[in-house]
Amino acid sequence: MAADINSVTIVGRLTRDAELKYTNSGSAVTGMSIAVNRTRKDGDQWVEEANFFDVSLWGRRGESLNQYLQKGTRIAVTGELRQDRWEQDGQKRSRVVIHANNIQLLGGNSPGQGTPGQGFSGNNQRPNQGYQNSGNNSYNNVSNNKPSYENYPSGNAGGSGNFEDDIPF
Amino acid sequence: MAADINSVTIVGRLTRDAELKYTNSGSAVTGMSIAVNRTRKDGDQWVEEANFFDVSLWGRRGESLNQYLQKGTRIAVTGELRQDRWEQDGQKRSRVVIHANNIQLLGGNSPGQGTPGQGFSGNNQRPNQGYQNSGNNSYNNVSNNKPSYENYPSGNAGGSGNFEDDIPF
Amino acid sequence: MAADINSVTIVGRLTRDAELKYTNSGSAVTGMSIAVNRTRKDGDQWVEEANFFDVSLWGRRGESLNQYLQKGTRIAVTGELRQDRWEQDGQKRSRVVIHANNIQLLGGNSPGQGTPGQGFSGNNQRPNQGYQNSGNNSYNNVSNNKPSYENYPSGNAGGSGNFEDDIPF
Amino acid sequence: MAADINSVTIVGRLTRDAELKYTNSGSAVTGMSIAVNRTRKDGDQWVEEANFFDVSLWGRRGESLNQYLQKGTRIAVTGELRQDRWEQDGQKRSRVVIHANNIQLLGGNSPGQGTPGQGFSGNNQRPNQGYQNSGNNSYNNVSNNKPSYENYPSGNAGGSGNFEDDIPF
DNA sequence: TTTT
DNA sequence: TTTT
Repeated sequence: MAADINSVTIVGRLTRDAELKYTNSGSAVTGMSIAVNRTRKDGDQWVEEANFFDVSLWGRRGESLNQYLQKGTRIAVTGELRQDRWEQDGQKRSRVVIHANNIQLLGGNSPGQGTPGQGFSGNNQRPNQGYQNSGNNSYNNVSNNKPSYENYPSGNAGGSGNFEDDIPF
Repeated sequence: MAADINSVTIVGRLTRDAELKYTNSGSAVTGMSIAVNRTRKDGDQWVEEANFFDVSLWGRRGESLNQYLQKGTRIAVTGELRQDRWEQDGQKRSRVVIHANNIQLLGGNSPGQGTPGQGFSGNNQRPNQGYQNSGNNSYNNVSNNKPSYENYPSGNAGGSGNFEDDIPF
Repeated sequence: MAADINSVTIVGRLTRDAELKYTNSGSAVTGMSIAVNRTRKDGDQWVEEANFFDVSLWGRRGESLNQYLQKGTRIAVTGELRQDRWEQDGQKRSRVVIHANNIQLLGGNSPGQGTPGQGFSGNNQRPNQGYQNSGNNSYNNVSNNKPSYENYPSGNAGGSGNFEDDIPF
Repeated sequence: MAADINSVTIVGRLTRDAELKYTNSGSAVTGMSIAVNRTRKDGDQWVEEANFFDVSLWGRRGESLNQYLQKGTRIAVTGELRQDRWEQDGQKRSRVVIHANNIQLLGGNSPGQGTPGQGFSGNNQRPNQGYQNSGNNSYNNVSNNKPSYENYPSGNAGGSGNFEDDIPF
């Protein structure tokens, strides 16, 4: 019956550059992998343990943030837990993904503490080879090629944008 | 560097009875599977979609709540995201688990809205056959047999309890 | 420097019926007061302590839910913390409010566990006298009278609705 | 009936240095004020708006973190909402406080991104005049003077510490 | 593998 | 000012 409460907030660092892709229907989806540290007692000593989670951010906000979402960047994420389901070799598979509603840049390699858009001109020179595509990518029909907008009448994929996606970072 | 913020809160219903087990070191761990519904637009119609997550609750609180955590019970869970890692046939595997700090009973098949311990005398007559043990159980060294406490000098597994676990429900 | 992460999730019961009002600009705002219980040790005994918070839900979702949001209803709320600021007798005053993004009905006096719209025909017979208007109401220009929509060209107040507000409950 | 779910997570910057005090019973309580920014559309322009909240952190963790919790420091806080109640001139008053379970240092003026305890030797030279004491301080029986521990047999105030408070930052 |  |  109806929508259940589902809320997640984590802080962590990206384990690699974010990947911006587009579904067949033209939606932008930015995929990330985040390392969230926790400390636990091992005997009488504190040890650090990393947990790795997948994050996806849909829509224009990911298009804007993508250039800052580089390996090592510290971010805070709020969103909800989702289960991604797909078939592989006739086998049903699933993974838990954090579906982000909002991402905040917190520094690290990112401009979170400086002035965004300043002094980062070199960031995207480094080609994004897309080698992260290997592995358990579960998005259907996702490509790295930005669609020409003419093909998407509704224009929501990368067009003039709606309220949420225009939030400055 | 140190512990990152990691906070999850969800509401949902148990897809089966909770399973209370004990690790070799005598810690109680209560495992659950929860269905969290969301609604999404499919064309111009609202459809409901269930997402399934694993929840684990450690310590005495699980021992107390276990009897109410039955299939269909609606609960609210707060905790943190964890990554469970283990090896299977020489393969590294992992799954995301919600490590619960607190669970609130919200009704459904549970006594959440009545008086706990009242009118539920028949609940545990039904033998817990433990058939849910099959499948991807990733706890190491976990058994269904409650250890005799004499074997566990520290006595934390089921003993007189510490602060957190004595919270009434 | 941009938007900070700000996320709240609570469960509690309404201390009185929700109040649906409209700002001068025609926005619907549903005000609630929620009691959130916690348990604490007093000596060797558990005692229950209630904490009271203000919740506001903007837009059409409040218009839909209003009829179910009655005194005693248990709800779960996700949203963000906000500071409401106003002047009273030349004095600056403020209060913390939970700005709800989503509210889930969880039962109690509400139809949360039944089928909404069924068997609750008598609920709204009881006139809503609006006596709760006294006290520290801090919304500016808020009235209990639903505006005639002709006056509000943008039509967002109660018109055809946008995505978020159409979510079923 | 029992404890309700109550969970808050925010990111923001301290508006002044944290204040570490001790209750009559010897408990350490660290008080903070945090500015949480949000962005909103004003016409067609994004404007930034700060919201200010009170945070309190009890126990040894506050004693450890206090030296880093300076004006301007960016932190992430998880905890629960609480209502602080007291009497002033025979008037009942209350305020909402975030009761922190955990605080993460995120940089800014703090050593959150460097090595704590390194290169910050000058930080506490600046005397903490305690002028922030004016205003709506609602803790009862709180003083700035660290008690001599001999007076507190249980030794929890600043003694050998329990599990939670020893977490490194 | 699934709840209402 | 308060809910169960």
